Amino acid sequence: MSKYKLPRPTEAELEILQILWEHGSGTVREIHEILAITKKTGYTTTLKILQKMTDKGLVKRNESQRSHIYEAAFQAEQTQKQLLGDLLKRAFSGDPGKLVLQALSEHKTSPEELAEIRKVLDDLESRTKKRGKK
Amino acid sequence: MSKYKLPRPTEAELEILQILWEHGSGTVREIHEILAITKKTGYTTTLKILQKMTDKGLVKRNESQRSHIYEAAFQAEQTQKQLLGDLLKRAFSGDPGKLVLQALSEHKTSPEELAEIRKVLDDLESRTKKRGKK
DNA sequence: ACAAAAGTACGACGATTGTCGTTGACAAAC
DNA sequence: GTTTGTCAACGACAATCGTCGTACTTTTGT
Repeated sequence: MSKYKLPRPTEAELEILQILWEHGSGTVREIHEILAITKKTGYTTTLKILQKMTDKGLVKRNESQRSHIYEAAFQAEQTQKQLLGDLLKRAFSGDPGKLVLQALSEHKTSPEELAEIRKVLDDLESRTKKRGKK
Repeated sequence: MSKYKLPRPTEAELEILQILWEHGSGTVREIHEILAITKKTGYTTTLKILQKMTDKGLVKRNESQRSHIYEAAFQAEQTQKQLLGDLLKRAFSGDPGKLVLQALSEHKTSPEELAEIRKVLDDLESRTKKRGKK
């Protein structure tokens, strides 16, 4: 019963999704006003994109009020995973190590996250090696 | 800096770039035949995209022969860095740790690369512990 | 009660993308 | 030396995207 293919959000759609992931849900007006902070765009443009996203199944719309309330249909992690896999395949020849190395060396990461990454790394290495470290 | 904007390759353009990165350079015919293995497409389509890429500055064209020879204008790493930064900003709220964690947990990475990642991690962590950034 | 504001729906538009077909120049084969 | 094949160039096409204006309906304010 799992859904078919989750659709690929476009640039503008992704901007809206990020707002929804952060704020939970909102009306077109609310979403638009957040969007308008960083991007000069008309209200109807935001509306139209939201409508398109509804058709595509990217967002869910509650029409019980006159001002419809939108929320993301997929969790951030799900979409991120999809897009990451996409980029991996399309630009990194499917080599995740290269991607990770570039991400780490090119973008500042907080110590907390570095520690967490190390934890995952420990887990992965102990699993594949089953021996002490070198 | 002489950093003009490097143009964003589209989907089809990126496929061609990957071929060029792997094979170094080639004529439209050669590129097309590799491309046609995984994607049914016409010769003139490949040609047209290559021409567009030349205009955009994504590839360089040697016209000394009748069959022009194309090569990538930018190294793979440069383009990857650009696209990775893009995805980071557009889908991960600019949080590289999240991206790395997802990449590691969702995609199998070779032990050699895991070791290399650990090296980078060691370097990053020791740096933040001893002296702050400059 | 009526006008203003807010909201959705719809259509149009220019730009971009990927797709081909056709044309004309040139080279190769016969 | 014709004919056949190869190649770059160009134009046309449908689809998609982001943009917005307009129309119509429902609230809200006075």
